[in-house]
Amino acid sequence: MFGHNKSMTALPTLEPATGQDCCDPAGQPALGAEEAKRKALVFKALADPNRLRLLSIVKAESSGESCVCDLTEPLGLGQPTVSHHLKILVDAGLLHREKRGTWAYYSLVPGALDDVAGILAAL
Amino acid sequence: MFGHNKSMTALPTLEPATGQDCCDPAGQPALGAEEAKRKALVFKALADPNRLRLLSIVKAESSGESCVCDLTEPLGLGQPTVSHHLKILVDAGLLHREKRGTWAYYSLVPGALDDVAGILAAL
DNA sequence: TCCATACATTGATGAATGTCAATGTTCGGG
DNA sequence: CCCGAACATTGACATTCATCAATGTATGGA
Repeated sequence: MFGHNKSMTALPTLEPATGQDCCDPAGQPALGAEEAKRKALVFKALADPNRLRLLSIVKAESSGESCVCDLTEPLGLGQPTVSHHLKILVDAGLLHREKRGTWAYYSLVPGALDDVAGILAAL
Repeated sequence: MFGHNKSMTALPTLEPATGQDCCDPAGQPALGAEEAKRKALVFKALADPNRLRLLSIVKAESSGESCVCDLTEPLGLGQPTVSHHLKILVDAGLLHREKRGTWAYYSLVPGALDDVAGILAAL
């Protein structure tokens, strides 16, 4: 089906980042390289036990949000490590960060996990 | 070094571990450590662009299955690398491998991606 | 103004991961 | 019985990652 696909050159760091980058809109001829790399970022964020637990804890909180000080103890990790994991989850679009006073409150981005499920369904 | 759990022997058999680690029966008290590690294995398998493309190609194939020789070219990877990725996807329970003659045919495990979506919904 | 709190950032280090070249294994054909 | 094709496995290497200790930053109170 695929005629030729050889020269996977180096990184074209210039990326439009607006709209799709690879697939012709006809059918779904499998993921393109750039598209796959982008979608893999979300799964990379989910591919760590402690980050899964962070999402789970934040989701289970009745207030819908948690601060870092409430997250270090249940994970048994240091505060810098928890901040690092939280940043990865925020960058992946899964968590939202809001600073109030000296505290930073993290909450689930509404629909973000559903979007990930949508990626799986549209593979 | 902290007390890190070393007894990692099981593949992602999506089965409620009989250990004491999981959930206390109160309600939704967040993921336990062992449970999170097990679920993270599936996302680790998905956390690579080339593996996402492999799943996508296999799924898009009209016959429902692909052999390795048809997968190396569209990815621009060597045959050992593709075999390595396929093994990870099989071990994660996402792909099924069937050997016929000298060829190895890979196909999506029915419902496997839906199960991953279920993990997300049940976080 | 000064200090303690809550969190982020940096630097370092050991472990895990992705890739390829080389080699091993299994199968079918002559 | 040997040879080539298809695939898996091994070993090596560079990159990425998870973690912690130390330090930086901002906020609020005394």
